[in-house]
Amino acid sequence: MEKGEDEATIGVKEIARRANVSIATVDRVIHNRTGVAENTRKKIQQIIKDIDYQPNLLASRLASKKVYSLAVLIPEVSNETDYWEAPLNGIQRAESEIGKYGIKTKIYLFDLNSRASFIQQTERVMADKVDGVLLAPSFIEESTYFTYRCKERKIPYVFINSDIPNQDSLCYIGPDLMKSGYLAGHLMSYGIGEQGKVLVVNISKEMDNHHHLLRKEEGFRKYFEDHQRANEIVKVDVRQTEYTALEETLAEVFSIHPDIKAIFTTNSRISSVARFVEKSAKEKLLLIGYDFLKENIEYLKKETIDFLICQKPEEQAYRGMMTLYQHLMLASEVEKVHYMPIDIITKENYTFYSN
Amino acid sequence: MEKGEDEATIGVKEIARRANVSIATVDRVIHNRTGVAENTRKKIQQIIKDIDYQPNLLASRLASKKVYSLAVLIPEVSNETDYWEAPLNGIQRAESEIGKYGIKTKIYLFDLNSRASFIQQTERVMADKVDGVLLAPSFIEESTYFTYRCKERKIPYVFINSDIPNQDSLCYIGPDLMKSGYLAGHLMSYGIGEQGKVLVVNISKEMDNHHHLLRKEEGFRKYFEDHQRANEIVKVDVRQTEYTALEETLAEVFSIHPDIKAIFTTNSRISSVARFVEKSAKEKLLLIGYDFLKENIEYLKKETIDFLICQKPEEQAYRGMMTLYQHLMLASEVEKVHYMPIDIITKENYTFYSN
DNA sequence: CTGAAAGCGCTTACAG
DNA sequence: CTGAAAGCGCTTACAG
Repeated sequence: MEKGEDEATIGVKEIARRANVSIATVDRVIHNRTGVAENTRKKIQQIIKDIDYQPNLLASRLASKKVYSLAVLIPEVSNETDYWEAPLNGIQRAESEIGKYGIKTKIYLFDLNSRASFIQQTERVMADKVDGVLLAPSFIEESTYFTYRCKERKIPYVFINSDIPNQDSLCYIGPDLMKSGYLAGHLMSYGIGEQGKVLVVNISKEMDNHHHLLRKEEGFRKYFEDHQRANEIVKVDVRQTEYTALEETLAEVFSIHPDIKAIFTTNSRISSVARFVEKSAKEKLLLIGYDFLKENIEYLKKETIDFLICQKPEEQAYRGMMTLYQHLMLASEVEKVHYMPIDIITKENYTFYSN
Repeated sequence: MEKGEDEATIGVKEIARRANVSIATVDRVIHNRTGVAENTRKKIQQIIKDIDYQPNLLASRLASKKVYSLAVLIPEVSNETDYWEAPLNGIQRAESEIGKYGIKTKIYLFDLNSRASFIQQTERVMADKVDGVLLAPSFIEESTYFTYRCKERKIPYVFINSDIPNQDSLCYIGPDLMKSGYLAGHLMSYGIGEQGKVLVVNISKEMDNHHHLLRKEEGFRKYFEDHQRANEIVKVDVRQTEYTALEETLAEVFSIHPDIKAIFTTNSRISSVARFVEKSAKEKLLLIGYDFLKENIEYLKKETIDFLICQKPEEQAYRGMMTLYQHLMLASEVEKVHYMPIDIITKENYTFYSN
């Protein structure tokens, strides 16, 4: 209730009047610009404090010629996966909505298979002096270092696709990786008995001990533990990501474990696994993987792939951009973590899916 | 990528120039106001269409004297529960942030125990011609009718606390009631064996067949089904909500079912149940209920209540207001459903909780 | 170190 | 039916 103070919204003009200066001087103080006598500054600061002045951000944005530039640091669409096309679309959608309010976007693409390219792009971002960053922190250490430098410069950054917790990001928008893997485990449990072995496949040239794919694996395993399933879980990290190398690796795994009944592939490369399965498997295997990509859908249609898990990649990026915008422009509060829904795509429902 | 058209943001001025009229006339057309020659109107409309004119909403809001008034339709704080204090705080927080951008808030409180009071307040809202509504649709039919009338008048409305799906609300912000009950079931399963009976208590004067508390009960039961628990579930709807009546009812239930081991109360009235239990129970019962209220916390401290489930009531209301604001002012997109986290409060962690 | 003035892209009386 | 002008609350050169 309590409202009181309805004194006709106090603004720079009123502050100027009270301080006996011009609004230009008030503006200088508000923005901590130089060229104001210490006394004047103090007096104005006191008034600002007294009346608890809150600038009108709409007016501020409208009058300002300042353009905020946002850097987007995500993987490029590769011939291995065009997953990253969707986030790119989301970014463009955001751009077209907020472009006219003084937000410019600059996109920095790196090669998911090359740590070096990531580092290189972070250097470009730093050099370009941007006002906010949207990034997929695919390489944990490098991202940590990069965001550390952003923090120093007070540049806000938003993580999408995978999170690095406690990194002081403005927020994270993307899947709950653990839950997502857990769900995969759950789905898999329906299709296999207590006996069959299951295979977990992580495909990435840059696999390491804290890769985000491992969080999905962890969730997946947790399901089996929580439900005391007896199934043996075989796992393989594939670092040679070309199809022929992958085929060779999988063939070897299957020669050792011919009784594998189901495969969980922790990213969008499930189509390559499906290709192998079609070619080599004697019996129907249960396949679960990620992402609404054309080639994945093809295998889904043919029932080689049973389930695809998808987490609105376009929306992640769109939301990320809008969050940065609102933070910069409206100084509005931001929720630290925004988990995307975990969508399950099957042969029956894929036509209705929207990213 | 494609951007092209960087033609220095076209605005009313440029439209006026092209149409050979003044910007006032352009403004009239943009807002479908009367008093423009049909020819002029057509010409301007064509130009607007051609250049795909998007008004600068910041400028629009700044220049406009128009004040948007938002109605808030929620239960009053009663002597039965002060749960609704928290949402009220959230509303005030929102108000203080957006008040200066031309948003005025008017609060309409109804009595949770009186359908009539709800109807009465909806009539007042309709009479007051507001521009947006935040409401807790406690009475389903009446809310449905009310929102139907809002829809007719193109007044956006946001549900909080409980949802009525497919009602064309701008969005819902609140708990996933089913999941919340399901979680309660899960928590309860830890504390009781396969034998004991469990009691579900719904306390509301206005209990009916589609009351939202029933969705929590449903989720709760579902947990027991999904996990094939043998426990018998006894249930009681308490419509006489004063403590003495409640005590009587519970005493009767316990005389019939002396082997009840645990109680799930589907709303904040758990403290009354706890009071009864302290007074009458011979052995320790497991109690689970809702909401971070002073009296509930007291029983939590004494371990009479084992778990409280809480879903950020202040945040729900704050978010709801901000969503209406952004929708009205920035025409920004809104996600249809925003589920709040399901927070579990125990004796150990309650001091750290924030609504 | 300080101020007067123009301007951001709209809306709103007011006058004709 | 139409337009000139002031103003929303800021920011930004520019002049002194």
